[in-house]
Amino acid sequence: MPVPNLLVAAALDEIADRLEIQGANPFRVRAYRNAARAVEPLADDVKQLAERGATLEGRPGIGADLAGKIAEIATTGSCALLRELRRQMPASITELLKVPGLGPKRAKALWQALDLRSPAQVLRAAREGRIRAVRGFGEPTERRIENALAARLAGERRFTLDVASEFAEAMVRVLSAAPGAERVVVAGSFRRMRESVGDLDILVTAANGPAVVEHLLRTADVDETLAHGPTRASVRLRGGPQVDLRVVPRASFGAALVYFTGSKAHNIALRRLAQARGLKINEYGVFRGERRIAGATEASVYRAVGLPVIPPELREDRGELQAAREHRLPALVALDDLRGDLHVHTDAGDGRESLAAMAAAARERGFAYVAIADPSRRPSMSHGLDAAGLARQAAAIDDLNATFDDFRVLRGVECEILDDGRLDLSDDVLAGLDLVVAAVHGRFDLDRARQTERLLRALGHPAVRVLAHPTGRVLGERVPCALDMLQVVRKARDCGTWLELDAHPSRLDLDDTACRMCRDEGALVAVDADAHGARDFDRLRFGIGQARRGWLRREDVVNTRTLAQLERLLAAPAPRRARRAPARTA
DNA sequence: GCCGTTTTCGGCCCGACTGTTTTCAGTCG
Repeated sequence: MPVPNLLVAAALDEIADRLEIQGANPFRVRAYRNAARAVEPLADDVKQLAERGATLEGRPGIGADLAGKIAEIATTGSCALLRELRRQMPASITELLKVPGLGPKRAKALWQALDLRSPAQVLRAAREGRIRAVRGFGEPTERRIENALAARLAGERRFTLDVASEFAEAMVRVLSAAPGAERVVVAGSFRRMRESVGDLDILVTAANGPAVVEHLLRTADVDETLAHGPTRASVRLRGGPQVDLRVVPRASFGAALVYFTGSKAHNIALRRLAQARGLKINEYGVFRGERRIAGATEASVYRAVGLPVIPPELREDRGELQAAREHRLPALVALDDLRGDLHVHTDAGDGRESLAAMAAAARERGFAYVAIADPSRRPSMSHGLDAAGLARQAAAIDDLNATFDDFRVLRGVECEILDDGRLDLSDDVLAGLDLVVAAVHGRFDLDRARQTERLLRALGHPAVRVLAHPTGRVLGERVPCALDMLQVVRKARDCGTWLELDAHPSRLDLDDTACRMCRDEGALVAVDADAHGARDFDRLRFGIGQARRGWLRREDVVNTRTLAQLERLLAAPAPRRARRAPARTA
């Protein structure tokens, strides 16, 4: 995603925050938020569009006014309205909105009554007992704000999908044992397979809601109860995420699952669609007047508004409702579609297990091939392979392949891309391999132009087939490098090089937006485990989750090909390795 | 601020929980 688009979206969100504090028409506020969400995922750089004189006017939710403001922000970094709003209220006041329990009204009250302008100031005031004196606040509220802030300033936690799934599975076990619990499903962003989750939303069907809520509150893993009522509860798990529980009767399961899976934006769009048909959707069902006409299953809810079920990974209000209406929802790639993995490590490099063990693990999974891609020997990589090491490994692979008739190990390498885009192995060494994976492991700090140039050059190398984890991001640790992803994707397509979606739950790189861009531009994606041990293949489900969020179909993912198809692709001249025709989804 | 198979004006998704209030606003998901 081009960085300027993110900056424009941030400015629009800031306008919305400040208008909200000001007490502006809530629908006007929403218009700015919707515009921010519309700008974020655009493949095209809004700044470049503006400089070409192109406008976003006419896109959903963007009229003449917003299109003009977006262009102004994209080219100048700000706009007159934002400058005026900043003049009217403190710079850091929008920070207060991030404090749980503080919305626009209370943030404004604290600012005007006590001149509090930052979370740190609010925390100090709460500890001094000054907040309870403000009209609209009381001692319990003050305590809640203090606790929330103390936790937040200590470091806000999001959880990668592997960690989240451990907590999720534990909670499903706990809640399944609750009295009267029938179905227990993890919904929310976890079900949508977002790259990280901040909390777990769990739906339970049961006739007796309070009994299930009580059961959760008594669970040993619960560290703190944030809220609870007869049908819902919010708790924080010891060392883990917040859990939001919702209990509904069996007949409402489908409607509740839609509601609780979200996203919020998807739900709003869906309810608006229902409204246009004279229907009302809530978590209990679909209603025409007083009469309930659907809600037991998700399918019944979508059917009521004339749509097929939309896969959870697509429910982000990024065009899925329109696609569903026009019967062009993609048939999304599934875990079972994978036929191999193109990025596997062994103990000859930095892996933990032998070549034979990794091949056996892949075969057990039903794979037809793996490509071994241990790192090349760069200065920082003590376990890397040089030309001699690769030759020894190639011989071992040949011997192993001789024992298979239904499986093949490809001779590969994870070759380092140097600062200037050259590779750190010679062309003749690379030419002797079946498949070269190229990757960056350092100098993530290059500016956007140089980083892009570096990757474009590597992509253009005739031996390179896969660009591994293209942005180098590590969730919660390292931001993605500055990159013109659109250029990278187009270059990959033109060279017949495949872009990797590394399924490591801390990487998930490419992300969903980049996957969507690959599909739209006609570049192929390789979903790889980057396995360093046999069990690491389990993480492919997270990679497939991202791929599905990026609207990828089986044909968009190269390692869904059979061994014979893959071998043909590897042997083909560059343009043939690309997908035939780009598929525009937007 | 956007938008139109009810509308160019008057709508804009919906409900649970909390706390402060004295009948409901604010916040959240």
